[in-house]
Amino acid sequence: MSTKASGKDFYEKVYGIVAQIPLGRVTTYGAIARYLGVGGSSRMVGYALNETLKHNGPELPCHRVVNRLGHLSGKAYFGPGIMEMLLKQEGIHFMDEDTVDLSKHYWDPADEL
DNA sequence: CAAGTGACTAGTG
DNA sequence: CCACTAGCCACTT
Repeated sequence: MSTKASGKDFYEKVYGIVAQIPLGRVTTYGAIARYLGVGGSSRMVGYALNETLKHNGPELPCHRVVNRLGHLSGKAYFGPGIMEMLLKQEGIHFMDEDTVDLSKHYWDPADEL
């Protein structure tokens, strides 16, 4: 058993959680970071998603990850209107053009366990 | 190796 | 919710 986690391991954990987000649900960067034990590293979560998005493409449902206000922070990285389209197809309710209703669709990684 | 950057968050006003 | 400040950590230059 390794006593310390390498930086690359952090990315793998993020992928594992994002891949388990139920359809029609969304979560936040902070929730993922906190679940990994690094609440302050919420920035690294978005960084990891950008890497997998460029490397593996839309293989992971990274469009289900938004910021704490439900705002589509990464919509620009998917393409013009792509992120909103994907979420709407999954039944996500939008409060604004770029904002989802977290009170209805918020999901926490710890909720699965 | 220091400084800059970023798909964030919490606190304050 | 907006504006600003501080903390956070991996990656780039």
